Amino acid sequence: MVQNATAETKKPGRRPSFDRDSVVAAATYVFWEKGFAATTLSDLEAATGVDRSTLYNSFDGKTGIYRAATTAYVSAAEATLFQPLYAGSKGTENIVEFLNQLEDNLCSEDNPRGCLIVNDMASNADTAARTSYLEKLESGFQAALERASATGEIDGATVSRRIQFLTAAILGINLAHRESAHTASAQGLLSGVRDEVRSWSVVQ
Amino acid sequence: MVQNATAETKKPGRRPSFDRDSVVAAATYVFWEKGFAATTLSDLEAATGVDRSTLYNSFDGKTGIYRAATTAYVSAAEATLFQPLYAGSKGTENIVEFLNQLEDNLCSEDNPRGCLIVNDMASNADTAARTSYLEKLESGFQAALERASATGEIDGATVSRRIQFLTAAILGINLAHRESAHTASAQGLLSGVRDEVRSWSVVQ
DNA sequence: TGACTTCTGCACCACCTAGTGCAGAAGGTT
DNA sequence: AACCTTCTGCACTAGGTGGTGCAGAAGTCA
Repeated sequence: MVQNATAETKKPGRRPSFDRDSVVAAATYVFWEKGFAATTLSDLEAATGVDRSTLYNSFDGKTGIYRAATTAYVSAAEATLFQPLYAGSKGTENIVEFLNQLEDNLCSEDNPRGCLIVNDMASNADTAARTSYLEKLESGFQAALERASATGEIDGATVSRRIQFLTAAILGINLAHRESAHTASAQGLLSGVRDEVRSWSVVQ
Repeated sequence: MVQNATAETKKPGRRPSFDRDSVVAAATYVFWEKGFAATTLSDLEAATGVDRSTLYNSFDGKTGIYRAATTAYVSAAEATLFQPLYAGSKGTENIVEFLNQLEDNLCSEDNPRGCLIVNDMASNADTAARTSYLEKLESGFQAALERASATGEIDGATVSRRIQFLTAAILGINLAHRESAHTASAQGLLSGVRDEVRSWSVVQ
């Protein structure tokens, strides 16, 4: 028998004393707040309650934990934040919905400033996560705008340039929200973008 | 006589052996490329050819050099990049001009990725420079868009939201350009924004 | 029970960091 | 010249960094 029941096989040896998901979640928060470079192994120990040695064995050093954090983060964003763009049936309305959700996220209590991925874009920690995030964002806007174009809500010739515009703006908004002194500024930027998107709809 | 001729007074003691401006320029480049946190005193020594001790006496440690770099950078941007926005006489045309200049800057040889200020926005190195940069950017767009509104080129009701949209987009473009794998992406975003701005003009 | 495997947590390391102390070089002033 | 001031460059430090080694705890399996 080559393969056993995958999830049921009990490995010998001592059981891990921590829940992997909660450790990743705790680590995510630290990275989110401080950035990859400024986060130390001691920070991660303190946040997760797990020894650096264990951390090192379970993941692959600091970068391994970071990778685990970003991949979980991106798939979570895909499942919730980007949802209206992909799974919605409307055009600009879904984009506005997305923007509203982004605002909720940014201003929520348990959310450090900005977006984990965007925050670390200026550094060089995890290129893979960033590109996949960018791609998902762009193609989400593309989907929504093409729906809008198909129903005649907007001019089809504007689709491609508006994908670019929206993508750039979202990055900028997340970045601006990092700026702790300007909490209001992200909201200002967001409402400006929202109004602009609404104005794109030729049918009122 | 309380005050001597300010610039002419020769101080006693040994003359500094370095040119302050070139040292700041060299340091700027390093910060630009590596970010504040990742830049070490040894990096700065190597780039400037000046000993850490001298560096420390002349500026105020690593943060002092960084401050010198960012302030010089911002005033340079004001004098050149932002010029069309402030000193121009047209509306959307000046914005397009600004965007063209930004593209030239971003793609120039002697320019590390992105914008020094935007690159470090996600970290917490020099808040003052960032806010002043943001303000200058916003009020520049305001000036240009109000000119456009005054001449009837665009609807005055769109001015404020478009200031926000443009500001967010510029931040995002700079950030995206940091992404070395996506050199083309910044250009794509830029051309999308440019097309959108052009479309704002109701007089063709 | 005992053999075997995995996980834990302490102590530790080599390295790198920003920042200093100080002796002497290099200039001005009289 | 002698005296004073400023700048330089070496050597150094105290502290923090990511990462390891290892003895023993905590499990499975027969």
